[in-house]
Amino acid sequence: MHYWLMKSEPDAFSIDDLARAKTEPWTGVRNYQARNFMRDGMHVGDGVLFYHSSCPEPGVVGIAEVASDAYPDPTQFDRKSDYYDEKSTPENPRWMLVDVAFKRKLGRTIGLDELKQQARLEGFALLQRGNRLSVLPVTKAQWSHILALE
DNA sequence: GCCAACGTTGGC
DNA sequence: GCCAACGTTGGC
Repeated sequence: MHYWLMKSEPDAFSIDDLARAKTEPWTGVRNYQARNFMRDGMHVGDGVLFYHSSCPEPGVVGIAEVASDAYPDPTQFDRKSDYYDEKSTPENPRWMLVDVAFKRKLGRTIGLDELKQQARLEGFALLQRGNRLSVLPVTKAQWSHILALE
């Protein structure tokens, strides 16, 4: 069992959207490190902190769960998609994704500013300088500490 | 809208 | 293989 944080812009796909969808393929990740976490690190049942980014109140807003093993992101083959990648082929797909299932919405947003104030979250990948990864690992200790703030 | 950070691209 | 240019992310 491992833990992760996945970012989404709420204008594009929010925790409420996930609550309605119940399960969603996490399309559009086009960063190799993030892809590798999904492809090599994630397993069904892993915990996911759902994070809202690029919005008035960035922070952790809910809990989700990895719901599939990694498989090729279909949008990379779709010429009409913003995520189309002409260099990727079905025989040798470049981009992978997992399905993410809704677990619950937090009672409140645990804001980025609040996370930054937590001495025990020193070293947390989300808080590292210049970090832009949209999928990143969370330790069990970090997971417990963050959720205890709720 | 600004800008720092940083990944990717492409010329050489 | 270097590195400048460029594009994107994401907080503010």
